[in-house]
Amino acid sequence: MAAVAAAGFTGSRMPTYTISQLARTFGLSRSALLHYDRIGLLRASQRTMAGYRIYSQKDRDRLAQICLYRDAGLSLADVRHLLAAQERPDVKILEKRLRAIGEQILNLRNQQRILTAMLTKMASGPYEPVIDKTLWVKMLAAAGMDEAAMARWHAEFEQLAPAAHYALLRQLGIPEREARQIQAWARRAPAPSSKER
Amino acid sequence: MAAVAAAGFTGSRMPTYTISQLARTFGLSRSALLHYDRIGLLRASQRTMAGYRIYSQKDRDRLAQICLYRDAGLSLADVRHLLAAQERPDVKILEKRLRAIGEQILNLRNQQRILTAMLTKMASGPYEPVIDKTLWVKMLAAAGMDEAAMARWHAEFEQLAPAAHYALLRQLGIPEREARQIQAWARRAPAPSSKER
DNA sequence: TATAAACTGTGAAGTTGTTGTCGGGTCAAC
DNA sequence: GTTGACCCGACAACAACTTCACAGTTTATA
Repeated sequence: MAAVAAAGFTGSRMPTYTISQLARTFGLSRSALLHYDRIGLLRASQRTMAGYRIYSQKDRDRLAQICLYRDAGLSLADVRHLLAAQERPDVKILEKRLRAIGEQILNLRNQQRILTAMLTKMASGPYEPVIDKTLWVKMLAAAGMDEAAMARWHAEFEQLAPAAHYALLRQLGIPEREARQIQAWARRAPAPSSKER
Repeated sequence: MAAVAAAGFTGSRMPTYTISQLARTFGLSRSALLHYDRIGLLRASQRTMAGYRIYSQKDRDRLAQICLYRDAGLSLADVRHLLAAQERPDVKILEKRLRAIGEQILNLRNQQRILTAMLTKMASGPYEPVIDKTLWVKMLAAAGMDEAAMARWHAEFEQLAPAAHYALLRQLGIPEREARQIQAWARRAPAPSSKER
């Protein structure tokens, strides 16, 4: 009774899959599928005599759906609900998730601000210059700040505390001349309206 | 031996705090502080004879630091390291966090896309119009989409599939005339350069 | 002064979505 | 008959808490 599980064929019937095959094709781990089975989200529709799971084409499709919803960041509980009420999938769940994402992004943006403030303070602090220009720019870029965001940041900083801004620029190893240029450019830059988000 | 804990006074000495007082002032739960105590991140420097925790001013300051770092989204392990090496706080940790935030935001944006795609499909699907214009806009707004983002979205959709775009607009209850206007405007709108993020 | 309400303590277990490890069974090939 | 590649179920671990159960302490009220 081996042929069933191994190659995925039962004569000319629909293909079947072992647990690890399915895991690989969806970029999941075997344990994840075991977990889905345990919580009843996705059970293999058959077993071999030895107890090996056999996933059918239908199971595969279901898993595809699950992955789709998971990629949207939905919890397994929500995924279960969505799959349960197939006819008219619950808009409210998706909406709720969308709202949550918005909140999370705002939250992360705030964290970015806190961190850049910390790093700014450290860079212009009494310590040895731990940070130089390239590192600084790389960090902010890695944080997802684009040109515009950096410009806004410079403008905001310049408006709030020009002296500290200058000090920071010098700390980053930028020569006097260039630092003054940046300051001037920041003063002319797009006003950092306080309601921007 | 009650006076110590209760009002937070020992004669004219520094103020002290009970666990719940401290929790309230920092917007944490009592259990969180218990947790911090257990893992040794913040232990009360004294106890009453009955075993009640007494937090000193110093403890309070430490907690303030902890909260600051936590607000930046750092893990308790990282917070511990930062507090341990007080003199020259580790820039690398902050940098790493900043990078992680960037990644997370990108990820969430992707999830937004997936969800809006799903909702779009549902709104223009074979079901009854589950969503109308106001709800739609409210949802996207709640997701943190501003005017610009919505414009980009319309432009992208229009470029990709004008017919489907039109269908969706109609589904949302927008009259023919207005729908065509929106389409025209979307075609003129800022090109959705694929490298935008 | 008695008593109830509000607070405190400890320890254990639960939460979420996995990953990893264990010992042991199964299968195909050589 | 023995490798090596699979599979099984069960359990431990992660983060940062929360919740629970149960017992002792303090404070306010009657």
